[in-house]
Amino acid sequence: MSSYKDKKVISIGTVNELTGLSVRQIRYYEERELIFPERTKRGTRKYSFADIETLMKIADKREEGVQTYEIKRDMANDNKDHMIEQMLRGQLNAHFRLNK
Amino acid sequence: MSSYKDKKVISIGTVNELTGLSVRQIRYYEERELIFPERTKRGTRKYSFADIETLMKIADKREEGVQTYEIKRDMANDNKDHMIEQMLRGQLNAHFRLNK
DNA sequence: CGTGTAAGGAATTCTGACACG
DNA sequence: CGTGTAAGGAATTCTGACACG
Repeated sequence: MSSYKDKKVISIGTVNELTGLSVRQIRYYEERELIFPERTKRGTRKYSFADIETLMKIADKREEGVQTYEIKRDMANDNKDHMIEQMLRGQLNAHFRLNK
Repeated sequence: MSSYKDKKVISIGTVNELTGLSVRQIRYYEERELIFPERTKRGTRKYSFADIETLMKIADKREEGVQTYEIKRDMANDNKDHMIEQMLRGQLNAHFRLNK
């Protein structure tokens, strides 16, 4: 389930190259709690490929003029939707033994 | 086929943390042509998760006392085996239309 | 609100070399 | 052969702040 995609190993300069977003923007989106990089002992931010995909989506939304707090709200809702779906799926499977 | 696993985005310090190998060792294995990191414009080495797995294997071999040129030879052979298998599989499939 | 920039410091990475073995 | 280390320079990253709007 968690693999390379979620390992936080990419430094901010590389994220800048991969996403085209400025270092300032990347740090700002963290300040607004849209992304959550890890920190090395020294304090350097480390990002995952999943973070990079999130940043790409954020970039798109921003281009459409969507504000950061709205993006954050939407992402939270998307997450809820996903969790609810997972729980329902689990309940259904438990009930009908669809899996295994 | 190529995805996150092969993207060269990890700097040598992080590779050190992930593999336990010293920075000196990581650079040396490149000198011996066991691994091939990419370089950023500035010259910084960038590694993929695949490189990290290769380095882990190298570390195991080295612990067994295997020398770098032997490791290199073995890796080349493993690659040949893999290519031959792929070609045979392709020929067989073309002949018997096993796929799609 | 979102992003640019100059500021100063601390840690990273690079190469070539000497050392030991 | 494989790895450690000190050396000097160049680029990275960090934070807090001022700027514009």
